[in-house]
Amino acid sequence: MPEPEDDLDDLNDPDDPDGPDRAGSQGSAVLAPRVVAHLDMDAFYASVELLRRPDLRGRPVVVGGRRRIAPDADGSAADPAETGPIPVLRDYAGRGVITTATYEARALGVHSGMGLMKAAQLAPDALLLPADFDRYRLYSRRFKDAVRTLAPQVEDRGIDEIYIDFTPLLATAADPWAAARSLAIEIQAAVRSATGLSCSLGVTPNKLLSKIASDLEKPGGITVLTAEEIPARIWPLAVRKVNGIGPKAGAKLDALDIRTIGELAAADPQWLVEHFGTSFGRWMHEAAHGRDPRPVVTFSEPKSISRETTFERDLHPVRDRATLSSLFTGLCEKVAEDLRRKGYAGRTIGIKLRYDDFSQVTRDRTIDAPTQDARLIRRAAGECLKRVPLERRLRLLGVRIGGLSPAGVAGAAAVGLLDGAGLNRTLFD
DNA sequence: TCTGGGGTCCTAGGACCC
DNA sequence: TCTGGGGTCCTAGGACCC
Repeated sequence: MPEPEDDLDDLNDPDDPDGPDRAGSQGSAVLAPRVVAHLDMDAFYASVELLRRPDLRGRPVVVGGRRRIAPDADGSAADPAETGPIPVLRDYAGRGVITTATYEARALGVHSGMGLMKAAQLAPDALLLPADFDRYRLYSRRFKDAVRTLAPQVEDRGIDEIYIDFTPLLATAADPWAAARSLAIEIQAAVRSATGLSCSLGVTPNKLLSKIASDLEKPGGITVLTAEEIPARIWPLAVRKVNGIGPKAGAKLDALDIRTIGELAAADPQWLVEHFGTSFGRWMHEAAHGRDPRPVVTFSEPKSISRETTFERDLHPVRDRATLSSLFTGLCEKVAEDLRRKGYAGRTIGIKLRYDDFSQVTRDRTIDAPTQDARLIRRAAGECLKRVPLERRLRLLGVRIGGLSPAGVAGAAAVGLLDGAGLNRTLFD
């Protein structure tokens, strides 16, 4: 008996209870298509910074690194705030990556994720601003609120992007795609008016295509795409443009002589399954044909909460034991704070270590009952630490909690304050 | 002087239970 | 003292995303 994989062919409308009706019993009524938008803020962090430093507009600017800036020649620390002189990349010393680069900086070859030291070689005169996440979160709320006033079905995808389900708003439109474009223009104007920032939108039948489309005319673009345009607009693009095909899968496809989404679409699905496994192979085939059934999800519970830190220099488990110990406790306390603030408790406590050679290990342990208590987290994390090799120097230490469940106010009140005292004892020994 | 921090999802083996 | 199989939980690692 053949696999029922043909199910997937008309799956653009899966979990939507309205789907079958729209496709079926409406007689001669014109079907409203599913229309999903992806909105992506343009160079978000850098653009927020430029709001208070408009004098820097037009210059290459990057955001990233730690708040510590190399001292000036006279020994005083450079102050990046408000009106002071802005440090340039060549003066930066230390660990860190670029989180956002303005389009002027990107033109010099630097991009987000690049190490600052490498970026300094490419663009020594680019201006470097430290990240101010509180401020980005504020602007994130503002732009999302502005969108919701026009289109309430919004899925959060991080601080600077969202999906928006346009479908319910287009039910009565004579020309849904024209109406969708108008809505996108309205949303773009509302975001600018609320924040002073520009964004780009992709508007297509599903999330996968919209994510690709929003990137096609950045910055400030609106790209509307129907299924008929997939061969002309999507297939020429590199496979890495598909959200979910990362560095590893991209390299493997390249080795198999598949570079574009069109080449992926033309590949035999069974052959893809043989090379990439059933699940991923089938998914890639569907994705290359522009099919994506995922609904826009307006709320989801968090699954885990974590804190981690990369040290300014690699630390030795024995020689730097005291430093590591207090950092470790501090991470546990922050995780506990985050849990309380967000109203969750968790059962699975884990640690993450990155060694100086960049290799990484994790350990976790599930306890009997969910907790928000820093001391219990610290104890479980300490047990995890005992199961990990501690010969090499460490670069990073992290603490995570999963298996989350909502914790009421009562739960939060039951959590005592930390005295910090008994916490440091059993670490790293 | 390479390579941040916060997440999600998937896979796979073993334990344990029915 | 032989032969399964399904289901769920736990743990470790890895790919990927913003």
